[in-house]
Amino acid sequence: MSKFEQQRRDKRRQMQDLGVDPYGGRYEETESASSVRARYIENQEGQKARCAGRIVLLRDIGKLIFITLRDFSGTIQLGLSVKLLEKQWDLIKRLELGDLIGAEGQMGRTKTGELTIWTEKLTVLSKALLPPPEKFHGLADVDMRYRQRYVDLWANPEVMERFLARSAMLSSIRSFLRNRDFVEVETPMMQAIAGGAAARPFITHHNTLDMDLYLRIAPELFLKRLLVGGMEKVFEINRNFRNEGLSTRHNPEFTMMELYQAYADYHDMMELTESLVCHLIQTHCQGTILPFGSMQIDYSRPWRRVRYADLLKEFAGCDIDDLSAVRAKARQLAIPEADIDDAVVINDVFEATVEMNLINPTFVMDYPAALCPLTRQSAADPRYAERFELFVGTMELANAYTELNDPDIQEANFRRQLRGQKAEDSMAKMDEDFITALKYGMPPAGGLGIGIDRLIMLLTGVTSIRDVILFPLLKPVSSTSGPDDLSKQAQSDS
RNA sequence: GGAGGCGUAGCUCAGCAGGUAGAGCAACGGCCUUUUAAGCCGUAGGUCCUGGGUUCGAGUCCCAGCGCCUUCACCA
Repeated sequence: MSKFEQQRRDKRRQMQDLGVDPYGGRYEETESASSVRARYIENQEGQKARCAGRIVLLRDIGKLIFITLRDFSGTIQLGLSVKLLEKQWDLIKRLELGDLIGAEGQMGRTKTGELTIWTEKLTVLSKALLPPPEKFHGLADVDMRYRQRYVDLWANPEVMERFLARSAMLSSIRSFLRNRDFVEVETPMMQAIAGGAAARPFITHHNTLDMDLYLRIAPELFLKRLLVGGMEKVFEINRNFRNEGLSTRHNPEFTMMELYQAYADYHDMMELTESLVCHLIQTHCQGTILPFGSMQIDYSRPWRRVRYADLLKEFAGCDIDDLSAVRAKARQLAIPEADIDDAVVINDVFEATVEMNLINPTFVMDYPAALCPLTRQSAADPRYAERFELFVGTMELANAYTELNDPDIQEANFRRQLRGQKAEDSMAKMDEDFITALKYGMPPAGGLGIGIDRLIMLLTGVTSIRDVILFPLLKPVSSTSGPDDLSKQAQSDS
């Protein structure tokens, strides 16, 4: 135990010796700091206030102590004087940074104009045994900020603000969709077949059934079953899990919003996406040009809509139908192309040349059909699929299709994708029951997926996904506290 | 997995041509009834990430490992 903790434990002992419970109890009828500030009427005597929060600054001037109290809403200053608190003074002298307290008294201003609660009664609500981070710089160590987010949140107010913004944005997404008559549902996260996307899944095990299960990589196939079942507008906002590398744009578990709208197509999904994101910006952001890293992203409508093939022409300089030109470009970029499928080579070239240039919101339309096993082919030109991806700030933010609802084509696509691939790496999984569902008839539909974490990054202007996920995945500091040891413990217990 | 960077007091950070380990905040003792990162005087505080090596001597140089960051690879 650190000497700091020991000192604080001593202080707690001293509080208890004074007959004070260092962990308080119910402390209701309080008011938020911001509310106190808002309702204060200048120069009017007799206004009372009662607040609770954490001591984030403490200035002891002898017989007078100023405390800056932080609660969920902001901060408020307490003035503690011997004159008003003589009976509690021994206790008050033992207050420290980080302690949670409640205070009530008359409101007033100090000489310097700071609104202050001249405290008449003080209640200790929780004694902090560990010292807070440095008061001016806050908690700066990136590793500790993620590992001890509970400290980061109150030591760095902008972190709290960002996560509150995330929460508010999520609420807005839900109300936006509810206003368009979408129904929110929850589908399985533990699946026997991890389908609906191309990604390596996490594997887990059910003991009683003695079967392996996958954590889902996408909810797509279940949401489409709901279309078969008669839900015409459904959405789900929940976690997907992908067993892949970590980066500033990838966390192994991430939040995806997927929605499906019967009788619609990918053009409707474009309209919906643009409306939704612009609604969020209007509601939660300042202006329509938002900073993202070194970029300034202009969200003014309408957003650019451009065909995949046209972008390939624009940035790679080759015609999508001129495969020898595309392959030459690939070689020039040191992208492997020998014995690799045409569509894959085209897409590798696309990713290497186009995506980095897509800063302002851009709908990339009409992907090569071979890349899109779950998408309906274009009636006009079956080499292309009615699919778009939305890029913003060079990131893929959304992905949408006109959904494929022909069970025979769907089954053929699955089989083609499965051929020659390891099961866990395949682009598509054979899900017999999903095919069965389609045979009962799925309405034509538009489907859309939006990466919520990335959306929040863009709207809050942070370039690392870890800054919009409360508890991002990190390696454990000590190997003695991982799940391995817990399971060993459990085994030795039984 | 590759490359680069970082890891020093509770926190934020200095320290490098290898030569007794530093500051601010926090803490501890003292003074102070209007402070705003309060101020003043004093005190204490270290596995310099871990383990090896080179050296008379390593926070500093070398090797290995651990963790984090960035980037590349992987990745609809």
